[in-house]
Amino acid sequence: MKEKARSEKSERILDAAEELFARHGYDGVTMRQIAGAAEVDVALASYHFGKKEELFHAVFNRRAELLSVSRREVLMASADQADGSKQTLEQIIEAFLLPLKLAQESRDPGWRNYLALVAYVMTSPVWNEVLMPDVYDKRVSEFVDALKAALPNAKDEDIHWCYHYVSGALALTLAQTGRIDRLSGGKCQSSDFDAAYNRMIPFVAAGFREVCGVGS
Amino acid sequence: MKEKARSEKSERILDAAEELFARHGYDGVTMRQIAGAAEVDVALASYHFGKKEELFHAVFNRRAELLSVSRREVLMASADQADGSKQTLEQIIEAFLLPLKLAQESRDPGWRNYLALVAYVMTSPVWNEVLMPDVYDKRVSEFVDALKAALPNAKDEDIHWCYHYVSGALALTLAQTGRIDRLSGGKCQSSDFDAAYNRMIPFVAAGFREVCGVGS
DNA sequence: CAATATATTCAACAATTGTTGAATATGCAA
DNA sequence: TTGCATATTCAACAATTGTTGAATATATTG
Repeated sequence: MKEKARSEKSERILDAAEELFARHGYDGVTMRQIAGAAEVDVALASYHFGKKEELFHAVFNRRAELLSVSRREVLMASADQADGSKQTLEQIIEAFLLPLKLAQESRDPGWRNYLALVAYVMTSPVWNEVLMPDVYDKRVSEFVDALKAALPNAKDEDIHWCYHYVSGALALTLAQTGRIDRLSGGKCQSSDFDAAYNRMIPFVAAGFREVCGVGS
Repeated sequence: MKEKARSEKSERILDAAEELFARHGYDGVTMRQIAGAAEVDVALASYHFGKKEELFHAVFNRRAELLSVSRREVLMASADQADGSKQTLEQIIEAFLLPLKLAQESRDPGWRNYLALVAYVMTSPVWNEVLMPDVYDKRVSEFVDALKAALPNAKDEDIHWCYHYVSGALALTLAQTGRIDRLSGGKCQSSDFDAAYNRMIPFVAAGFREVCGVGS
C-alpha cells in the first residue's frame, strides 16, 4: 500500500499549518492564515485535507509514524547493544530522547515546528486524548517496560509518576517557549538542544533512582 | 488603594472564563460561551472587563498576586526555620511547590482551573512572555537564588536548566491532562496531588544534586 | 420620595469564520 | 491533437465572531 505522492503545494500547506498550529494552537489559526503562509488559495487546503480538524490530524500524523519508527529502532538497538547485561537507566533514557534531539537538530526546520506541535498536544487536555494514543502511547509503554526491567524493585505507580515528570520536562523543552532565555538572562537558550538533553539525562536518571531505586 | 468589590455576576464571569480558558485556550473560547456558562448576557463581560484579551488578563491576574504572596511567605518561613544552618534542597523545593499543592487541594475548584490556566500560559509560546514576567518570574528568581545558596558549586546554566525541568514537570501536573491515568491503566490519577508532589520533591532534588552537585 | 450612578439586558453591527460548488488551469494517457 | 483526471482558483454562502449604543433594571445616595 504505497502512499500517493502529494503535490508540492500540498506539502507547503502542511508546513505552514504545522508552524502556525504549533505556535498558536488549533483555534488560534484560521484556514486563511494557513493558505496565506503557504501562498495558496483557501479552498485548496479543504480540497486536499477536508475539514480543518482533518487538516490538523494530517499535520500531526505526517511525521508521527516516521518518528515513532526511529524511536523504536533506537530503543531496540540500545537493548541489543547491552547484550545479556542489563541496560543502564542512562542508556534507556538516552534511547528515548535521542530521536527527538536529532529531529530537533535536523536541517529541516519543520521538525522543530512539529515537535513544538507535539508539545502543544501533550499539554492540551482536549487534544491529548484524541491524538496521543494512536502512535505515541505505544512507544511510551515500551519505554516504561524497559524502565521496569532496569528498576525491578520499583512500584508501577512510582515509575509512571516519574515518567510523568520526564514527559513534562520534555514537553517544555520541545515547546521552545523562550522562557529559559529570559529567566537566565540569556545564559541559556531554548534552541540549545545539546544543553537541554545532556543535562536532562542525568537529571531524570538520578530522579528515577531516588524514587524507584532498589532501596525503596 | 482599596479594590472595589466586584458584583456577584462579575465573579461568575471570571469563574466561567477561568474554567473555559484553562481547558480550551484563549482562542478556543468565545465570549458567548463564557456568558452562557456564567448565565449572563454577552455584553456584561465586555462591560466589566473590556475586550476579550483584557478579560483574559483579568482572569489570570485575579489569583496571581494572592498565590505569589503565599509562595513568598512560605519560602521565607522555610528560610527562617533553617535559621543559620543551610536549607536542604528538599526544603527549598517543598517551599516552592507547597502553595501550589495547597491551592490545587483547595475546596474552591476555581483554584484547580486557575492552575491549569497557568500551565497553559507557561507552555504557550505566545502568552508565556506576555503574562509570566509580571508576577511569576520574580518568584522564580527567588527560588533560583535559594538553590544557588544550597548548591554553591553549581554553574548558573546548570541551575537554570534544572529549574526548566522542574517547571515542565510542574506544568504538566497543573495541566491535569489525564494522560497519566490512561498510560498507567488507572493506577495513577491526574487529580492525586499528594502522589504527584510527594514524588516530585525527591525526584527533582536528586536531579539537582546529580547535575549541580558538589562533585561537578 | 427623587435623582443619580451602577449593573444588566437587548438588539444590532461589520468583520471574519469554515466550507462548498462552479469555473478554470494543468498534467497525463490514448 | 483529444479526452480525462487532478489540481487550483474564484466567488459566494450561512454562521459565528467581538464589540457597541441604546434601553431598562437595580442599587445607592441625597
